[in-house]
Amino acid sequence: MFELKMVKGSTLQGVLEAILDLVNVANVDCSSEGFSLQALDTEHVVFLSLFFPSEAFQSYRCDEDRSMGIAIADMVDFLRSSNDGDIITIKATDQNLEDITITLESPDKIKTMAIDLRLVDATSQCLKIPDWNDMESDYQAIFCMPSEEFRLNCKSLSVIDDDVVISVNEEVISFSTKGESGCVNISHVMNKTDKPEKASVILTHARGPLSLTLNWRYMKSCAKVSKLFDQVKIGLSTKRPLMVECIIAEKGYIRYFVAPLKEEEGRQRKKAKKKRRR
Amino acid sequence: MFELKMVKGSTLQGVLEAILDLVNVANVDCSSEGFSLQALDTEHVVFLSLFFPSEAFQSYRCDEDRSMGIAIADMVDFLRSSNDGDIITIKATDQNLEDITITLESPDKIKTMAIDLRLVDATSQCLKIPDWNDMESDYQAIFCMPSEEFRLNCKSLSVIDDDVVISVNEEVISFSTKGESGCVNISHVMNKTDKPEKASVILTHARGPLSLTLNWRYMKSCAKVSKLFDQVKIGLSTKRPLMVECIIAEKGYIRYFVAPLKEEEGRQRKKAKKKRRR
DNA sequence: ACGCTAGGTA
DNA sequence: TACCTAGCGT
Repeated sequence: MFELKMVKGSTLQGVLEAILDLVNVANVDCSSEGFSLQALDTEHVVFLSLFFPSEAFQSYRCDEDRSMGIAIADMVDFLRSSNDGDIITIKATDQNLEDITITLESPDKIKTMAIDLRLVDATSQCLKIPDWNDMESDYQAIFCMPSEEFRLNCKSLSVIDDDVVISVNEEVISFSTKGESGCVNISHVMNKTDKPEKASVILTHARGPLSLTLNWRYMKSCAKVSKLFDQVKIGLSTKRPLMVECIIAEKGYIRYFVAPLKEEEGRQRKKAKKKRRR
Repeated sequence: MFELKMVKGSTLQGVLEAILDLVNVANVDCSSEGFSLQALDTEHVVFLSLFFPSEAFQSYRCDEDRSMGIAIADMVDFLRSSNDGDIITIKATDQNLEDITITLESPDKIKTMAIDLRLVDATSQCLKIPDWNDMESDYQAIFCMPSEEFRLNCKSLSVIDDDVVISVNEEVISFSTKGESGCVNISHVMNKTDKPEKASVILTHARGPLSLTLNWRYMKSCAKVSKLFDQVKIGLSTKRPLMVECIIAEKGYIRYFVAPLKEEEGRQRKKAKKKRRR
């Protein structure tokens, strides 16, 4: 048996909302430690992996490990109909392996809404699970920044709305984009002092300068998630996808792994985007 | 001669917009008391009946009773072109029994738009006019709820998007639906105290438990109409169609009578819907 | 019939 | 400000 309770508007709900931009179904693994989810966006550019430790919930119980494919979009649709103060329960029984039940209960117990959500096959989502501990050493640069700062960057970059280049060297991290209507460049001087300022970007480690290009649209979801947290941690590597991480309740995390653009893809996408652009 | 005036965005306009989902032409009866309309949806599942008392309009005059078949869809199309503050006049003369004239007049009198709308034969719409006063005693349960609550229910149920079962007993009213991707159940504990809470469902009267199944899509129009009012009143009966009512300006009303699904119909409709779903 | 654009609601 | 729904055009 598996059961977790949380209140309306909890971090999990917020995170699920935010990943909707990329993902419709995801594979969820529950263990006594907590709740983890892996998903690949529909275009296979972003892999996202998140772990909510049991402490992140109001109550949490998982008798034995289980793996479930969940139609996140439907789940979020339903969660959206919760009201302030509602207790949200997600439950899976051992008798019924076909569904999970989500219950929204008003504080005064007067109104109850429940959905039995049919599980789906999402095994394709877990082909390769990157283990951050193994990968970390491949990252040439890792830095943290206030998530507010990150979001503002994303917003400014969206004025141009094209592929974004992230470059980093020992002193400066910069985000830039070029498009038909102009170009934007945002640079942060790294703060490497012992007493970092509140709003500064902290370089955790760097080995040589590097720069990566990625499609801006995949950052939108990260930016949305980051709103729920104080800091984001960004890892850059020439061998690995860009990593964006937010820390959840000490032990938990949500990590986006965004494949850098290959040159050809860059051009293709630009074309496609022109059309999309009103 | 018949003539009524109202301002753009009046309740009548809102109601006409909302019933468009179900009805293209309707039969309108005008008397000195007010303006009433009967219509049957194209699939003959919903009968709707509304009465706007003369006080509901900015001005109202009806010298003798008359009955007119109106192409509501065309009428609404034209009304949509009205601007803020416009005065809308609907007029029928004794000389011309073929048309009604609708005039939109800007507040500054600078612009006037008028349409002569050809009347149509809508006598088939009035085959049987249920009189609520005669029917009310057949209803085993009647309850009121805030229309906002009603709309939220409709929305949550739409996650599954299939036929809806409404069940009621002395304590609880529940809405539920089952579909391929799961099922949803919403329960409200009735409030029968003298001091009802703002958001609560009030049971007016109940005789024994009962439950009805109906096609969700017919509720959409009710939900849309209900937005114009604070409360909806719902009547359930095993002998009669489900009734949904909103009260207009004290003496007026709009009532939906929705035939419950027969078993076969339920199955037919489900098939049709499967296709529609992505 | 599908995709896109606009408006309303959360 | 963003999401979802509804209407219009291709």
